Amino acid sequence: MPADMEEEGSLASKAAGRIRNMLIEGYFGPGEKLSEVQVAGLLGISRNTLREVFRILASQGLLTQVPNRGAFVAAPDEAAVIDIYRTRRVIQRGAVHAATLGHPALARMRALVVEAEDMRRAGNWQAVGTLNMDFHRAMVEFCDSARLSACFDLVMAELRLVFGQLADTGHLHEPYVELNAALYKLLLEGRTAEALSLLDHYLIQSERSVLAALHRRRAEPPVRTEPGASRTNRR
Amino acid sequence: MPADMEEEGSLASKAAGRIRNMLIEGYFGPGEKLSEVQVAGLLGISRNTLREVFRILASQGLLTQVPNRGAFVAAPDEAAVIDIYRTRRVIQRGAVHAATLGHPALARMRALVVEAEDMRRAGNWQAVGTLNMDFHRAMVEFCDSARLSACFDLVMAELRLVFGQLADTGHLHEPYVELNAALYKLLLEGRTAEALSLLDHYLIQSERSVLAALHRRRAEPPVRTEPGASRTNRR
DNA sequence: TCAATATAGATTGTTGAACAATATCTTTCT
DNA sequence: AGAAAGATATTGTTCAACAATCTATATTGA
Repeated sequence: MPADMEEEGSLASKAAGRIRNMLIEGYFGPGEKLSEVQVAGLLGISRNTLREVFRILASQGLLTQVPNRGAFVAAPDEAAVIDIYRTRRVIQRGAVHAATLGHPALARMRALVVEAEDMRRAGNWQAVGTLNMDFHRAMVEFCDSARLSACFDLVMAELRLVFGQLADTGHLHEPYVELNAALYKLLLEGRTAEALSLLDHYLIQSERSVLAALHRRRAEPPVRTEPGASRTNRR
Repeated sequence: MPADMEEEGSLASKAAGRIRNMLIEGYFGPGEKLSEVQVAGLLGISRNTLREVFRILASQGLLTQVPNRGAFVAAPDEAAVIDIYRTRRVIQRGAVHAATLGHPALARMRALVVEAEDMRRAGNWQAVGTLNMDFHRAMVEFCDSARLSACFDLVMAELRLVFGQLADTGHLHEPYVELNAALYKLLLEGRTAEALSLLDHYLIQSERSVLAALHRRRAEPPVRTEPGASRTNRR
């Protein structure tokens, strides 16, 4: 559990990274408004610099900017999740089709499967979730396209945002360790059709559980203005 | 040919739109450095606001930001074009698979085909190019995913950037009017397999011609520093 | 002459303060 | 209570300044 954090790049880049982590970890509530002065103070950067950061995060879909109203934490709803999984289906089916035996992504996937199994044994669900994401990210690399991978990363970041906003981020990924292992094996053996079928199975099941968890969340938050919550205090 | 330009949103958004157009129209050279003070003066906005704009355009892939060196016009090379077409293949194949008869995208495609034929007759290649893009963009809407469409838009914007940087932006799209028409007809008739095959044909041919044109460009520019050209003067 | 180095100049990175425009909250009036 | 009016806070944008970094020029040494 190294908290790493490599010091590099402009202050804005670093700040963007920090906020991104906070978002993913659910530090802010879904739809919460991010006040410029508050967050600037929190990160110890100027308001101008923070605005650049907001622009970055907004174009990554993690923040929603409303003119004259400010920046709000993205609050993916049911429709968003469905949209995300539609995107995943297209991209990952493409990945399965592009899969070849010699591709380095295969080795990566294998390593990730093994590690995920370890983490599951250790009960480290946090890590299992991350490894699951990495597994699928590695899979997309079969396509050998930086842009497609970037697009996938974007969508997955949004999905992580959803996870961060859920209460029981725990064993949400647990069932997929085996599925991933099976998927890997099928790809290794070049059984494309079966891999496709299993992928579909995975996506459907995963989508369902996320939607269900989302519904469970919907019940909690009591008051909220419109695109975002108003609750100001937080520390 | 209305030059439209709707006045809306923040100054930064408008400015981003303006620069984006300039980039696509080839106003700036590939790899050219965009000086903050210069461009800020050109657009009549402050340097701080411009920085936000740069961050937006950079995350859209139209600009490349190098720390402490500034922002440069993206200069997609051969590898980038190949990457772009790989992305297109995955997404657009997905679109063909998702195509259904009742989908509104079909009507859009039909309208665009007709209009493109008109423009071709009129010799308006500029419009033919735009309509060709729109046709394929409409096609992606079969997937019914805003995120996937956004991803596609990003890639297509980069492709337009390449076109803008080419000398003979003319009849580059001319051959595809008929291809698109045929593709539309196949989709209309629900002949998925054939549509897929034709799509592949289109993508291969288009990719080839773009790469060829890129090579032709490569011959011209004489000097250049590293990630971008250095030629400062421009008006 | 050529290359390494020092020096001066320009550009980016970042900040703080200021003000207009807009939104949000509070009070008042009917 | 609901609407209108005013007060307050927040965003949008600019400006001026300065540190950090890069770039080009001049200088020096072999």
